[in-house]
Amino acid sequence: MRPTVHDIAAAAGVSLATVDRVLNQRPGVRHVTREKVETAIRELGYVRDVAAANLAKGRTYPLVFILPASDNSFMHGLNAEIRQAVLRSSAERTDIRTIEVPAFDPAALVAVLEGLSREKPCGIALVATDAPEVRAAVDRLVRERFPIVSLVSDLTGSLRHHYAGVDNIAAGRTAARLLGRFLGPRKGEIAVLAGSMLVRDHRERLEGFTAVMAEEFPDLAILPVLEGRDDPEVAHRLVADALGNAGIIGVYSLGAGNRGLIRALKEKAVDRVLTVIAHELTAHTRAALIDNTIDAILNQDAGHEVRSAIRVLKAKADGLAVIEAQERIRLDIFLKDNLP
Amino acid sequence: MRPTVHDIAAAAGVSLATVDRVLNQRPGVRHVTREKVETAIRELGYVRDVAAANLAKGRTYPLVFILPASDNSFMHGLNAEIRQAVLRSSAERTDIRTIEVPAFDPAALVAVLEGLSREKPCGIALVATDAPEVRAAVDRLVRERFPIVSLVSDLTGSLRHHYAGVDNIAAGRTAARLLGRFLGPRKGEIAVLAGSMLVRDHRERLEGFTAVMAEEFPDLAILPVLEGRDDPEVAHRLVADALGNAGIIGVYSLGAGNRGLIRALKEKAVDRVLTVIAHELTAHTRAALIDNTIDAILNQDAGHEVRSAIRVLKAKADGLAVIEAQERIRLDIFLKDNLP
DNA sequence: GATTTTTTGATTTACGTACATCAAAATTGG
DNA sequence: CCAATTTTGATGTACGTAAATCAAAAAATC
Repeated sequence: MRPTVHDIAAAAGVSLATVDRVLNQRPGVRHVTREKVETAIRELGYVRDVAAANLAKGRTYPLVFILPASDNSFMHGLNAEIRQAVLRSSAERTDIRTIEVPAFDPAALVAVLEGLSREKPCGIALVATDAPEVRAAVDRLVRERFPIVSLVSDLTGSLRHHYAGVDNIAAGRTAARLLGRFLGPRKGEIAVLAGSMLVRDHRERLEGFTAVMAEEFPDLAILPVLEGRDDPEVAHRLVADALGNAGIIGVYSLGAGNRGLIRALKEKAVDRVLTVIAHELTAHTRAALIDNTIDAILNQDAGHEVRSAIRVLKAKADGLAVIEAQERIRLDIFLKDNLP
Repeated sequence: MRPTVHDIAAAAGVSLATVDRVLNQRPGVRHVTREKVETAIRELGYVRDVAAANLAKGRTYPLVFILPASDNSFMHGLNAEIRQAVLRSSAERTDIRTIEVPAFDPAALVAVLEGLSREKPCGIALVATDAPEVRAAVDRLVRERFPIVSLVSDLTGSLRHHYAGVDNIAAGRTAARLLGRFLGPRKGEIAVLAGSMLVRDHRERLEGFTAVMAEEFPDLAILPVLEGRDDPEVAHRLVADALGNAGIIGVYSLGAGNRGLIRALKEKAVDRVLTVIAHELTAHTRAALIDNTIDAILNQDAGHEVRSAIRVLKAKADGLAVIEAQERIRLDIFLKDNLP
């Protein structure tokens, strides 16, 4: 049986009230007494029963999710997963609020973050726009002891406690190797479609992609990046234009807005043998994978990211450890054979 | 605020004791009264606070894991993950016991299963050997209301509540497509190394593999399956022998015992361009992936499988729903770029 | 040594549920 | 209609922790 507060009280030779004062860092305990209690806690290996404590406190976990107001399938999916989490709120004692901020707008994000220090949520998850002022705002909140996790796109160099998202450099590298291996001995040019080079996840994917291409597939030349702003219409126009180049034998779409890419491919490349790798499994990319318009899809599971972010924030709020392996968000690789 | 037992008592116009009798299916409640209470429960949307209930009951979840006594890295890994789970027992209120049974031995497995109905665990996870008598034993336990999940290898057609493992047909199909695409236009023969055709997961992988090969890569011929019994020594001998055949351009290792495969490849195929796909990420396969002996690894995350099995068994024991998407075990595809 | 201040103990209530007991009410059987 | 039985209510204790109150003891101050 695991030890209870009574056991530590007995072991430390103090009363229950004193143990409580130590555990909940209430004042009025002499230093030596506090030490005695802490020793007993360590020696008995006491860990507070979080369920019982939450019951007694009537505790809930007010969490805030900050998302960019982007109109693409991935963000819609992420939103849907958060709504699912809201449905589980009562069982999980969470109280989740989402805030939408304009995409690619550091100032707006900072403004929202500033506002949060008054509201006192017990945890914050944000899809970070990568900018110094955002980093500074996040660091400030961390210093005010708010648990913070970055979601989908990381904020390297900041003090955020955790990143719930995939390793985007690895994703880009993986895309490059898949494309290179699928193309085999063929020589030619590769078109790259991104959302924006202003967001870290896209930059990192490109970085990984170009690195492996340069190291291992010198016969494949990467064309200048097309920035589709994660918008299907823009993507369509850019890709349709680019496909005028007959030397293109492969495409890597590392952002969102794949509806436009797929349409362009179906219009302009029916007669050509193109190898295409795209990110994010959506209804559109799934259909394209099945009909062979796309050869592989790299995906991050938004549901896992949301659930992981919640678990981590709750654990941090309680000062508990997380199961690292469980919280690692994996890069999913889908061929038409292993679709869920 | 979510409703409590007091709220249903008030709403149904009965006492707390009666609500309790209904909730815990104790006798001594007239049919009409029971209906009143159940209506109130439904209308208020009451759900029992599992944390509080467990606290009151002092409940623990005695779980049994039944594993084959196989000496390969995957099973060692699975065991290690179960030990990790045991370390978390006190926090998760579980009480986990593992039982090892001889591998590929339906009778031994059945004997253990029979013994369990006396022991009354609140959940059973087993790596199933695929045989009618095992199915029958499992079905009997399910009828006795034991929650049961199959682990790693499924028991199709049985009444088990859940399967915590990958879709092995999809895994085989994926391996075939990867191999086919990596080989490109080359023609030649493919060696397949399996553990045993007596276990369902291996049969299914082979089935998926041959299906896609036949449909889509007619230039690649599959050689007769080598059965290595998941034993590195046997695998080494079989593969070394097979590589005498100069027509082999690809290898698919769908079972365990990859140490032997890798050794054979390093000895016999240094001068050849072989494309190799193997299952299960272990220290050995990881090293082989990095040094280009293996081209891709298909993996199931043993940690996820164990944690998922535990979550599902607990949920079933409490009669609660599981988050389906969370419990789906995904097929991991590792290239050297996205290793964890 | 008396007084103030700080520290500690003892005790109670609460959280939401489980479970047991005993008495009271309602229903059933004869 | 009375007795036997079943059903229901009222109440208390427990689980492990939080949080509050008030009294008692110890330490610090003068």
